[in-house]
Amino acid sequence: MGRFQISCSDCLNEKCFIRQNCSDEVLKDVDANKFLNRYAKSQHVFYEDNEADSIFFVQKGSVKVTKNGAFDKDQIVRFSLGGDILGHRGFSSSGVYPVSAQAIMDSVVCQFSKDYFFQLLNKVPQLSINLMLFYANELNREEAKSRDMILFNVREKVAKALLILIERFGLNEQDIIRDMELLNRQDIAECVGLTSNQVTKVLGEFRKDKLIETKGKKIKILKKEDLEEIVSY
Amino acid sequence: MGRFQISCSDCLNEKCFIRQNCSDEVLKDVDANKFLNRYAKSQHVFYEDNEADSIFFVQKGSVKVTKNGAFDKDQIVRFSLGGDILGHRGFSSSGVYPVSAQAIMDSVVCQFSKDYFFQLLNKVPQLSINLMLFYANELNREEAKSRDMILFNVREKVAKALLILIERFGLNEQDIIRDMELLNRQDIAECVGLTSNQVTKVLGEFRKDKLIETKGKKIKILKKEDLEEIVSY
DNA sequence: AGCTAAACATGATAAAAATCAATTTTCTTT
DNA sequence: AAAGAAAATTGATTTTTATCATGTTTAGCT
Repeated sequence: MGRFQISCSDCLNEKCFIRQNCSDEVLKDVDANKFLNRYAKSQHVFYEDNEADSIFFVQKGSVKVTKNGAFDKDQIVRFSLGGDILGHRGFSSSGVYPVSAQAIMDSVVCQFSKDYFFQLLNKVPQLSINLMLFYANELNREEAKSRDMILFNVREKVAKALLILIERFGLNEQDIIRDMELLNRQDIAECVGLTSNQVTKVLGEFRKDKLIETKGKKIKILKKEDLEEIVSY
Repeated sequence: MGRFQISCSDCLNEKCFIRQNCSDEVLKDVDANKFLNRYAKSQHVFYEDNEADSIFFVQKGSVKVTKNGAFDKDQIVRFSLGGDILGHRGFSSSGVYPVSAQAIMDSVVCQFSKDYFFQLLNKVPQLSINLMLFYANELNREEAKSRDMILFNVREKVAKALLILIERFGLNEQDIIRDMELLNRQDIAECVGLTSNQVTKVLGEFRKDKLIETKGKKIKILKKEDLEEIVSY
């Protein structure tokens, strides 16, 4: 999909990292150096192992970040939504993206070349510091995930996956996980390193225990507290 | 153990993050604001869930960074050796250390208050940027670990643990993992989320397959390549 | 609406991992 | 060097997880 432009001052994304840290003057410079891309559902923003030459900021939509595993065991690292940074894992010494990013709905994404972004970091020290703090949080989140993957059994992992989806996408007024039509059993499985088969089985248990109801791929959450209880330790 | 002082200009630690990014002039200011602590074997540098008010740099020795799991399932997050940053996970929004740090041999550690360290970051923009890049690498390392914990079976996890120890502590001239006397089966297990029992069993297999020899807690590596083969995918 | 393909569900079986108990070896202390 | 304590080893058993085959439902398409 093609490129178009919206200046930062007209941007509706309140959570944008750049806007929060840069003066109006700097934002004008940013405007001159950013690209605003549209991605249709299922299009890729970047691919794992390709040269990491850009950093992105999601303005609207939803992007699935995945990491190749062995065979068919891919992993979903996270879902990036409006306001989220994307591609920041590419700032490692390897120089390549360690993950792929794929739009799961029509999305709008700001793009900066790495070169320009480093100029910006040098120009706005507070941006570096806040980005560093952002990474610190990401690191903690990821270490908590490592711990969960070690400690949790299959049932606990599925409960965790549902809670991740709720946290990211929220519930609609019928307690149905929003945007669930974009996510199937395989996706749920890939959030927590399981197979779709295992997810189906545990969801069957949850259904029997009246924690959820399912209709096709739609999942209605009846007792979120019980899911939280399952993953608490 | 008590405090003493060595000025940065006399410090033998070539890999020090501060020294690499600061001018001699700034280092004088650093000298006036740092504390140099000694920790005896088994003493703690900080504890999980305590207020994170400092950041540390290991000058000499070896510090085990651990995270509480449920029951007796603690995890070893990493070993920090000379030149390594320590306590940087405390820069998250929670405000507490998400891990504990315990010296596994007599160690010397530089300490900075968070307040001063942020002054330093504002004074030396390049330090923020490089610290950010350091975090990016850490994040990738941790995501790779999440993946491994999901993909690996017990045998693969033990091979991975041995390779982690070799990578960190090296081999001596007899191919024995250096400083192994500090690490028992439980420690190996905690590197990769297993029990000491499981580690013992797999080490038994490795012994039978002539990949290693063991004598007490000492492990002699006979075929490192085969261990690497086991964890490759 | 009806057809087709994909996704989901369920049960059976095989494999792997977790748990427990008993024994041997190693380490520590005297 | 001997005794006691701690750690490591080994084997047996139970539980959990992975895999496969089959049937059903759902979603997309003409």
